[in-house]
Amino acid sequence: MRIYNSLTRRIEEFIPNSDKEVTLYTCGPTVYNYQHIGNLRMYIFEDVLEKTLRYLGYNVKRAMNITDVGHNVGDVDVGKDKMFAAKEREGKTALEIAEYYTEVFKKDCEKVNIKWPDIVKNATGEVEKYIDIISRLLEKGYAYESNGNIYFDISKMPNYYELSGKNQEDLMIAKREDVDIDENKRNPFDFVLWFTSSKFKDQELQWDSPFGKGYPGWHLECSAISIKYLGEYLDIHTGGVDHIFPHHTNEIAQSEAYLGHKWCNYFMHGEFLNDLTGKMSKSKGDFLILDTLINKGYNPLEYRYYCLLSHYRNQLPFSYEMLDNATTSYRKLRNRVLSLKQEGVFNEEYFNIYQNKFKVAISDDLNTSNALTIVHNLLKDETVNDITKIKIIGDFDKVLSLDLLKRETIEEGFKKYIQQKIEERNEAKNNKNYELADKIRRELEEKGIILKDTKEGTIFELK
RNA sequence: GGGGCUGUAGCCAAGUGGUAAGGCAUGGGACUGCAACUCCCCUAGCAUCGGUUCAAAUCCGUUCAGCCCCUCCA
Repeated sequence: MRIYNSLTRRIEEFIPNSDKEVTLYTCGPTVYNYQHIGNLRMYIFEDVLEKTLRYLGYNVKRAMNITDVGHNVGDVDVGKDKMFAAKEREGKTALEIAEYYTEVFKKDCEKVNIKWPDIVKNATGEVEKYIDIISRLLEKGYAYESNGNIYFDISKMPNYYELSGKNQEDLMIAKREDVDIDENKRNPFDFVLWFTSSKFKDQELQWDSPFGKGYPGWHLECSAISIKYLGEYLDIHTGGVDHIFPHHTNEIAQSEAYLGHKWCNYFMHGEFLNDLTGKMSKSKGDFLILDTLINKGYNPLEYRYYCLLSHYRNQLPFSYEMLDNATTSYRKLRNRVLSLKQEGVFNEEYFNIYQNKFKVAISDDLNTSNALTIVHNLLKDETVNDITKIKIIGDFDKVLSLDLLKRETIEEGFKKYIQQKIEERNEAKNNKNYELADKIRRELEEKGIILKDTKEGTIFELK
């Protein structure tokens, strides 16, 4: 398995810490709103990663956080807690809102065949661990108190900028005008581990701690959950490219300062789904969710296919024109697969040849585009019989999860009805009563049944 | 202003030194009562300029364009 490692900015051979188990950590959703389809693209990439590792024979233990706490509203710091804004919007408590959107997220995952990680933890449930980490960082001198808050002292971490590819001087020149300056810090890039005094006065969730009543700096959640549930040595950490700095940079600093050794060997970052104005973002207020696509008549797996068509490290534009392309392509592919007959003798040699091709593609930094090409090529390959093709595609679908072999079942009574209608139509056709024949075809189509006139007679399919 | 990433046919997209995969759309053809489905055939020289090389979409540099990040969103 070769993967692009953001730490070294190179494609590297993946070598796990232990040959027994690969530990994988995913930055989870902030559940103050729906996940948009761009968020979902990230989770699809991570799902493919987990399934690929399993496909290649690794045992995978994967954890993810659910950020069920307040943050600032939007990419622009407008000084209002995100949960609080959502609460105002819907008249619920922060935790009720979080619970609601967590459920929605879970269902979205099911719809696009994303396997729910083994370990999923709420950020608010792990405060004890955050306090433990902060206490040790204070003891070791990596953290300091200033005006009521506890800060991480980045000057103690010589490799602080490793992941970001930045350096302090560059950041110093930074000129963003929409950011407040925190005068309490020793170094402008120190970050907060615990707040007792915050510019957000109406923070709903607060906890008692040795440092005073307050709440954690939420970079801690990923470090804490990962270390607590996956151990001190993490193999792969994933997230979006926007996490690189400062979120993952800070995670590394606090985790390694806490542990006293190297923490995670591989960081993988997924690129964005862009709309016409750029990154699709919740804070813009106007974003697409999966249910919108479903309501427009798209199958969620058509969106998964759309994502697999491109590489996770490339920005992917979204438009309905492109989605229609992907949809047609997916439907054709599925049709072709479903028309394969359970005939012939399974040929293990071809199975191995194709499985190997697939492994080469998918283990090359998750080249899903090439993996799909192999499926297309397989279908065109006349030397491979149907039964073998079915077996091979079933094998590939462990990673692709496109339900390529799944047949929609039709109720027996309905089947009889359709069969009867087909006979009526055939009779009409024989009598050259095409008007009636077309009418029957149209009526069935309205019920979701597509008729196909083949050489062997008329067959039907679900739309 | 700084750092990072990207730019391949009408639309996506693979390919990272040896002469442009694949999909969708379009056009042509087979099939059909007409369609749909299915099948067959056809379509690019890789943003720009310059350099390295026997050889570049692939390496180096320039310009242009787009996107991401830059001290309490994770």
